[in-house]
Amino acid sequence: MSAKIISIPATGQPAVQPEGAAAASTLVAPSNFLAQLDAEAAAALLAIATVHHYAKSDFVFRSGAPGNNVYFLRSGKIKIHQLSPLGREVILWFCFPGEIFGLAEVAQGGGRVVNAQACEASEVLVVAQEKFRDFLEGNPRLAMLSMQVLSSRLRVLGEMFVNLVSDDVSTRIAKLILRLSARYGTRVGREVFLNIPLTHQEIADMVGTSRQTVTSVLGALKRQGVLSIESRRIHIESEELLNELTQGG
Amino acid sequence: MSAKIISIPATGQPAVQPEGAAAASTLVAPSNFLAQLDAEAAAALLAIATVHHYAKSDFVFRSGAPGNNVYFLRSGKIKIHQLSPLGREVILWFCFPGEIFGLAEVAQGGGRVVNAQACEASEVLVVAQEKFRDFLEGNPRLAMLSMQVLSSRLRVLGEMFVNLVSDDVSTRIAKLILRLSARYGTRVGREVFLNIPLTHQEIADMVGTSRQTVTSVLGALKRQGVLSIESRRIHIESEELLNELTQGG
DNA sequence: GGGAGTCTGTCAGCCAGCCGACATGGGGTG
DNA sequence: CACCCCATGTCGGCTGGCTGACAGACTCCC
Repeated sequence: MSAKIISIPATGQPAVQPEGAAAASTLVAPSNFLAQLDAEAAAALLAIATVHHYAKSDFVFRSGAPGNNVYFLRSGKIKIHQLSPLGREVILWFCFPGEIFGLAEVAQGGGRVVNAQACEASEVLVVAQEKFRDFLEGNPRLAMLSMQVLSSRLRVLGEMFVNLVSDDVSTRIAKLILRLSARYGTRVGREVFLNIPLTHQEIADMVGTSRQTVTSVLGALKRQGVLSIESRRIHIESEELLNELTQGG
Repeated sequence: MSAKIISIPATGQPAVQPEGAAAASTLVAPSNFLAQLDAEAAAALLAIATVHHYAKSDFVFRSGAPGNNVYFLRSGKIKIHQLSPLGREVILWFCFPGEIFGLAEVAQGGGRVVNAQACEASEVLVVAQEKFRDFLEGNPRLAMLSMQVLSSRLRVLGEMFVNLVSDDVSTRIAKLILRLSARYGTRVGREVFLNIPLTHQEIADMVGTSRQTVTSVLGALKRQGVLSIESRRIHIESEELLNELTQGG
């Protein structure tokens, strides 16, 4: 867009991003389910789980399947997506190690509505619905944790929805990158490395746009020195600039 | 939990809508929280609640507020919405009698991100966060129910998101009407009455369009004999036709 | 019952972003 | 090492739907 080059604070790093920072702290917390378990609970969970391995692009479950299990990702990366009637793949979120997935449909009944597909070789704990339910009844604290997970996801999805309605494509892409980096990025000084290989098509599918538009928006961001991309991994060079693009519209 | 009101008509209605019907049955189930309580639990809940009344367009809570309470709607209608940076109001859902709201932010901590505003005079049960938490710990079955509510909402929101990404405006509007009528409509023969007054602006805010576009799409639907509108209440005359518009594009 | 404010309906102009098409790059595999 | 396939980059034409503007209709409240 018409490049908004607003002033960047000269002083070191005066915490310019109240919103981003707040979002990060609240959103990161409950995402890692496994990490919140004490040794005893972890052992109990392991006792009722079986371990499965999936190769790249295997499906853990598909839309329409009955949905009798809850899953915990030990390693790898799982893509949760839905296929629109027109064949468009819409990515709702990525699941990273420690996170639980497949929870919503189990709690709610009625079969899967989304697909869970491994993006790379992944190791998964599988727990039968009823066993998980019993497990939670014996661990009210973990029931609360599960609710937190669901709530957190609800919040993120709500945010995505609002973005989609009210922002133009470049803003949506900027916000997506910020959201991902808040949750999964590695901060090195003032820069952030996002160690998740993403194709333009995948970004388009998360943000609701076409592949070509993503290409051109990312091109513009590179030219402005906001970020660079190496072997599909985004490297944010100026989070401040990116943040500004998010706001100014 | 599926033994609901599924058994619709007597004869006519050759179950043309496998998808729609399935969606309805799964989505309606857990929405009415209060109705799922037995007498004892209801009494226990009442004991820890206080009753508040809100006039039309009062806010029950606003985005940014701390979020220390959970709410149950006894009568009236509450609009849950979020204000986009550009001042656009995005409606996430409407809360109807019996439903719980304000749950996600409490479970998750970190303050409200949405606004809850009364659409008409409403009576609300207010329960403090900690009390509700204790209540759930003593009632694991209700903790499960809360998870179901969250899951259901997650599912609906995901569906809305996918629609938004992949459908054009008229399809989105058609789906919105079907979704609302599956949940809140009254079926009379082959027709459905949706007893919720909605302005074009509100529909636009739910579906992510402009008011004018809603006007023209609804106009087209009326002309096609799909529906009629009387004092802001939608009356579906041919659900089949509406369903078709949903699919073909 | 009347006035004010809100909601509906309609139209013209404009533009962001979609689509199709094609050229290039690059990395994994036989 | 060469091939092939998938991903990236770029372009021009086309259009759905947004914007703004205004005229009637409704409804709610005083």
